[in-house]
Amino acid sequence: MLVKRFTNNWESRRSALTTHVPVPTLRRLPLYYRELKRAASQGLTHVSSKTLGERVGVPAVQVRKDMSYLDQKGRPGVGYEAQSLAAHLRDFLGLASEKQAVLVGVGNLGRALALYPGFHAYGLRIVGAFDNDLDKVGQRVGTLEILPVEALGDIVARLQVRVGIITTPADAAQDIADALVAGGIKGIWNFAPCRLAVPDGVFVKDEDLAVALAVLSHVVEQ
Amino acid sequence: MLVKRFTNNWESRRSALTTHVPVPTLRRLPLYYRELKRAASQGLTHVSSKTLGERVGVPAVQVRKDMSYLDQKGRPGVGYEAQSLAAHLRDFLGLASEKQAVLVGVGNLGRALALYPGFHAYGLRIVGAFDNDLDKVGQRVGTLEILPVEALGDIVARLQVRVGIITTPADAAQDIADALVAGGIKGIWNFAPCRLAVPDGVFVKDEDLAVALAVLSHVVEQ
DNA sequence: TAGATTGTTAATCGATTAACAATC
DNA sequence: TAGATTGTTAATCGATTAACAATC
Repeated sequence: MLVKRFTNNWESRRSALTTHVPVPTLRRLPLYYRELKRAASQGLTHVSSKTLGERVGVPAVQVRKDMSYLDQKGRPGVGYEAQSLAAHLRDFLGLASEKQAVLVGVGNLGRALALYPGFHAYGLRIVGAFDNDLDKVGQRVGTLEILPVEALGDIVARLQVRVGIITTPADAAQDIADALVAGGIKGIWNFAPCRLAVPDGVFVKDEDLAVALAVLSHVVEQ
Repeated sequence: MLVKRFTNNWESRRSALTTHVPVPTLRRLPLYYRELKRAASQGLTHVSSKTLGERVGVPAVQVRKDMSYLDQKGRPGVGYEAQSLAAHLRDFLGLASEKQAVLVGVGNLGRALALYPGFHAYGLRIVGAFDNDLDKVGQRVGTLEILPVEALGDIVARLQVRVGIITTPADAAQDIADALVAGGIKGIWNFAPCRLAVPDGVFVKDEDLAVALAVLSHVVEQ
C-alpha cells in the first residue's frame, strides 16, 4: 500500500512524497487526535466514527476511510478505542518525539509564536530565535536570547534542528530559507507571504494569513 | 454559470455557498493578486500564465482555468494585463472595501494579530479587542482599549461588525461565537482549536496552527 | 437475537491537466 | 508570417460518498 506520489499542491510542497496517506486525510488526523483525547479525558473508552465525525465535521464514512489508511480497526457495534487510537495518531503524526525548531524574525507574529505554549503539546520546541535587527539581538523572548541571523546556519547544523519557522518580511525569507537549508533543515513553516525555492526533500508549509483573510473577506463581502 | 453548491469542507464551512468559483481556486486568487502587484511594481505591464504560475507554484493551465472562472481574459501571445487583473482580483476578493473586525482573546496570539500591520492591505480593520480577564480590560493593544467580553454582542450589533476573530482558549470559543452570531456577525476567523457550531449563513474559517504543525511534524519525522 | 457499527467496494463528484485550435 | 500564449474541451486523477455485507 506504500505509494510513491507526486504532490503538486501549492500549499504543501515536497518533490517526492512517499506516504500511505492522502494529504486531506493527513490534515484531518490532528483533529481526530484532539477529539479522541477530549473524549478520553471525559472518561469515554470508545468513540464511534459517527460521533467522531460529528465533532470534527466530517461524515462517519470519511472517518472510517481515514482510519483504514492507518490500518486502525474499530469494533463493529462499539466503535474505536479512544486511548489507543489517540496514541497511534500521536505516534503517527510524530507528536510524541520532541522536535527542535528555530524561529527567524522576532516581530509581533514571531514573538507570539515563540511564546505560544500550545506547541509543546505537539512536540515542537523552539530552541533558537533569530533576527537581523541588531537592536533586538541580545534581548529575550521568554527564556530565549535573540541571536543574529548570521549565526543561523551554523546553529541549525550544530544542533541538528529539523524545523525552521520563518516570520520575517517577504523580501528576507528566501535568504533565510537558504541558510536553513544549508544548515540541514528538513521542514520550513513559512509565514512570510512569498513562495520559497527549496531543494527536493525539504518540506515547506506555507501559512499565509492573507490567504485565509482573502477567502473570508470574499465570503463576508456579500 | 452561477452554481449552488454544498460545501462539506471541514476547514471552511458554510451551509449553502453560492459562488462561481471552486474553493481551491478561491484560495489561489490571493497568491495571484500578490504576484501581480509585485510584477506591476517592477514595471511589468503583462504577465503570462506561465510566469504567474511559476511564481505561485501552479501549472500555467491552472492559472488560465482559474482566470476563466472569473471571466478574465488575457491576450494570446502576450499574457494578462497585470494592473487591471490585480484590480479585478482585489475587487472580487473584497479587499478594496474596508471591513471592520473585532478580536476576542488578547493573549499572545491575539495581541500579535491585533498589532499585525499586514491586515490593512487586505481591507481588515480591527475596531475592537475583547477579553474576559478583568485585569486586561482597560489596558491597550496598540491604539485599542481592551473591552470586557460582556460588551461584545452589543458592540458588534451597534457597529455592524462583519468579522470576528477568536483567539481564546478552546473552552471559551463557543460562547464567544454565540455572542458574535447574536450580534449579527457574518464571518468568524477561528484560531481556537475546536469546532464551532454556527447557524447557516455564518462562515467559519478555522485556522488551527496545530493542524499545520502536525502535518509538518509528520513529514519531518522521517 | 436485534441493533449498532465497522470495513470495503464501487459509484460519484469535482478538480487538475493534456491536447489543441484560436488569436495576438 | 512565425512564435508565443490564450481559452476550452475532454481525459485523467483522486478524494468523497453510497451501498452493503460482515461482525460485535
